[in-house]
Amino acid sequence: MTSVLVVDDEPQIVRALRINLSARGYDVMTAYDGKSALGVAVEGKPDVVVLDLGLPDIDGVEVIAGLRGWSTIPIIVLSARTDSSAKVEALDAGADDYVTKPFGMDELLARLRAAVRRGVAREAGDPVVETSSFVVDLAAKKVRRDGREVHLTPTEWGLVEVLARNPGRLVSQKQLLQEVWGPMHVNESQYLRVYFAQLRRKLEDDAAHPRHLITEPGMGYRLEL
Amino acid sequence: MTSVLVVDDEPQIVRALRINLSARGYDVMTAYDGKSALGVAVEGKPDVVVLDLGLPDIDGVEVIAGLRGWSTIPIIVLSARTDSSAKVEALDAGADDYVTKPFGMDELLARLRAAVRRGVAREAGDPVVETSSFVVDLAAKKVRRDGREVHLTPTEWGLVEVLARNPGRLVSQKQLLQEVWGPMHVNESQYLRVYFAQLRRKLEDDAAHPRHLITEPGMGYRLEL
DNA sequence: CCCGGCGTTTACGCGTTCTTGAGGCCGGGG
DNA sequence: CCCCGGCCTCAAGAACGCGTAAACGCCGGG
Repeated sequence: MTSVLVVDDEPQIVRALRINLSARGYDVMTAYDGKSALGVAVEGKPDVVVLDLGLPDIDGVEVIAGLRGWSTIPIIVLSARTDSSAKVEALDAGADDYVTKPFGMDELLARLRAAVRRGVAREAGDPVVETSSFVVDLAAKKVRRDGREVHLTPTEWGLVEVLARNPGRLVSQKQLLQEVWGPMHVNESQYLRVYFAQLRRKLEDDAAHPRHLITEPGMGYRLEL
Repeated sequence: MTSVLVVDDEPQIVRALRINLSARGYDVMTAYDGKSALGVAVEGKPDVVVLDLGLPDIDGVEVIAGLRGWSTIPIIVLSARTDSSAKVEALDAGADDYVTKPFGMDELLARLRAAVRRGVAREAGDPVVETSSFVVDLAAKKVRRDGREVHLTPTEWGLVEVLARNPGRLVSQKQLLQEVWGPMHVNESQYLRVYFAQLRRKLEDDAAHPRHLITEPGMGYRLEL
């Protein structure tokens, strides 16, 4: 069954969508603000997200960015703003479609079908990267090795996540430091050595001769599959 | 370059789109009716199609069906009809987006970017430069020879990268030194000799008679494909 | 309050890479 | 013919970057 995550702070909108979508055989999840939306998305892995931009806590564009960090789930934006700058902003942030309120239910459903169709055409599979030694589940933020879950600290996970989003590709030290520690620490390459040593102990079969967490001296690191 | 097929029977719309798209670096193809649109699409394999529904010969929905018969190219529909039944029909026929005329150019361009983004995400291949002896993967920063990966030092990679970004073209010594060693060393042409010798040992079949890393005496070097 | 997990920081040994200089080769011009 | 500039090769010391271990301070939970 196709699952839809509806994110809106107006209860009547959520209710209307829930009724219509359920009636058509969709599995409906809901959230009323950006934070919980991101949480629900991670938990429930919806096939498509309907997102209102006017949320109480986070800016809608942030929510889009948060989702796009780990998934390519189609996102249909709902908004009362009709000006093109809002549309451009949302679409360029990674949204797939933009519908202005008030909207026709028929049209929204058609756009939903179009989005889902594309989504399955892309032929999903969860965002999972696997090597011969361990498996990285980007959505669940978990790493498994021999079926057993390996506990990673937040910093360790940050590194693995960046690498797993660029499987096989070289990631520069600067990029790793920037994305994990922030722009203030792009020169603390020592952090990388310390943390890669830890990660290798946790994830590699032979930490002294890593096969997947590869150092490219002077350039960066690479997750070899 | 991204290519766009614009299909519309109103010349002024086609002209306006051609101007705007060309200015933004798109490669623009055009057609004024459904039949030729299908022909051009088969010939030119555009990355995205902008399709007006009110064509003189075939119904727009037929055109969508004709395209969907053999491809999943993103289709953005343009139409003066604002009623939801038209939108539903087009979207269910396989269109990816539906924009009503008159439309804002900014918005159309944003929707175009969104459509193209999805399209390329589906296929995605790294930019690769290959010679008969070795393959340079710019994104992954890898060089392979006979399928086996060749390890390059940062300086060696810097040289290969500059050359690979200018395949077949002559790159002056000054430019190489500038990009790899920085503006302070533009006269150290000895560096180039040392490093090209190393690169030839690593990449050429016969380092003494290079076929790809070519010296142009007094001028610079060239990556011969 | 104590303890453990986590992030940060310092120190040191080691292998690799960069730089530098010397010498030989080759072709064009005097 | 010889000279000379540009190029290739080789080798050795210096400089650099990496891995590892260990210690410190912070914080939250038991």
